[in-house]
Amino acid sequence: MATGRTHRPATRSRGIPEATVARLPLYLRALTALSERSVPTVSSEELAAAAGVNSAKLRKDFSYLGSYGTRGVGYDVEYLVYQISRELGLTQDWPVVIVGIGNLGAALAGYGGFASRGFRVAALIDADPAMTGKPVAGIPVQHSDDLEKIISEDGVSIGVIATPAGVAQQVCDRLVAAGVTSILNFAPTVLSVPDGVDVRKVDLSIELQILAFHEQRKAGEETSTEEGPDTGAEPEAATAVVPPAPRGAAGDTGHKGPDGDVPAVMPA
Amino acid sequence: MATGRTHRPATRSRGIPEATVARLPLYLRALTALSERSVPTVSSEELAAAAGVNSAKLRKDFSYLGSYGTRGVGYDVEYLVYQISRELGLTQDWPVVIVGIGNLGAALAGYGGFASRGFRVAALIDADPAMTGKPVAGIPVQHSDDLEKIISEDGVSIGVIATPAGVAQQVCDRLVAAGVTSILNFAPTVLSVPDGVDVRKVDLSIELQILAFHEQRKAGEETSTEEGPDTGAEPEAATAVVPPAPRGAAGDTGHKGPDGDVPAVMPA
DNA sequence: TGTTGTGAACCATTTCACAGCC
DNA sequence: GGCTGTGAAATGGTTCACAACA
Repeated sequence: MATGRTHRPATRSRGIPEATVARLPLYLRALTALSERSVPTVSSEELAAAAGVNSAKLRKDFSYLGSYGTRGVGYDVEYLVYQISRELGLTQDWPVVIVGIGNLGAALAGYGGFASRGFRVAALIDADPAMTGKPVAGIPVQHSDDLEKIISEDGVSIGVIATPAGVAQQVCDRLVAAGVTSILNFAPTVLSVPDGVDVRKVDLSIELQILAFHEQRKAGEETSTEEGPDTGAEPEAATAVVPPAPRGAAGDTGHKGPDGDVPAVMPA
Repeated sequence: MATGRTHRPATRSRGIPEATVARLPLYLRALTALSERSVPTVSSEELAAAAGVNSAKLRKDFSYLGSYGTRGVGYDVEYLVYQISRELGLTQDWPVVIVGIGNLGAALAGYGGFASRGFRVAALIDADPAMTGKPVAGIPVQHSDDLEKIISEDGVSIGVIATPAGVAQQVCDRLVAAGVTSILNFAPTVLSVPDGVDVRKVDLSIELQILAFHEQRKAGEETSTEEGPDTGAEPEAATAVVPPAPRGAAGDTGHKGPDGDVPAVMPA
């Protein structure tokens, strides 16, 4: 084992587990709701219910942040909101750019949940000249020629890609070259980025496929292995057989964007 | 909690791990791309690279499905496409309804990745009478009064919720009552559903918050605990102190939908 | 008394490393 | 020789259960 390569050093110093980080926004949302109702304190049990997790997990999660509760009482809502916000880095302003202003990009531009959490849409970028200057969600679309300038001038470090899959990698490369170090990718494609750049991926059709898997299981629940019982099919059969019908060989995948009709962003 | 509750019985019979199920769509996409390029076989190494995972994981994943490869050669692309599609339940038609046709709902309605994988948008539903009959992505919007009828007539078992958070639970209840057993939720709220109903959640702002967390870590990388070193703040300080500035107490959370301006779906 | 914070046990997932087979 | 399939080890995450404490 070459040992040296530690994909990421587990978030330096007092490292918070990835799974915990992923739940902090959930807690934050529940806490903000309590805060608006002027609830002063909350127990791990109540807060866990509101966030949809179990209370032992919540307490363990909070224990990574510090000892912010009071035994016998619970947690101070306002104080926790602040601590979690700070831990997530939401006490500062994060300018983001959205590239690819099709249906999805437009929906993202107008999404209220961004602004309210310290994310500021610094620019909307699209390759279609016809879009340039047109306001979407109150923000004028800029042409992708100016991508580099926009990023460096505004100090943008987070980029959202909502282009068709075919151009997503090129857009990604340009974003990274211009200084972006975190990318939220809606295009159904695997992006490769240099070390030190984070990519998170949201794929709408993957979620549906996972649901379909479970749905199928439910359907076959009573009737046991109702229809496809070729479980232990012999290995030789497997290699020799030609699939009955590859199903939708002329499908999409890899060529269509996340949006059917979104205009493409052309690389420089 | 009366002990007995086994959230879900780990997918009956020869159970495929959840983590594996979540990756099958990834493999499927990569394989479909290869299939379109008429590549006949692929090694675990190549396919893993295309899907963005490591090859040991991929082989382990496939081993849960069966022995579909050939040692010394690799996997037959067409055959694997078929097997994974079947496992995911994509060889059958899944009618879905989308409730809440704001920006996001419209984007989802037009999303190419659904139709190409066996998902058929059976209906678009919105509570705004002004929307009724208006075609979105070629499909006329129907009024939410007819929700129950649409679901039962079309045999819909998968519902997508893209309404504001405030009405998501009510919409969810109606969907479930009408027979939907899988829900993809875009509203930033925790849905409660009876046993036997699956919910998956996509939250756009959560992903950004996770990125912000890592981004913040990067920024403070050189300068050690640059700015917020109150790690071991005394417990008494914690309970006594009032947070310096709760930041955005007048924010959103819980009241705004996933779309800034999406019309609300009113429950019947 | 009621609730947090946390070791310890448990479980799921990933990775290693190599036998088995083409 | 090359690549799959898989036990076994390692890692990471969750849950239990209870001591500490306001």
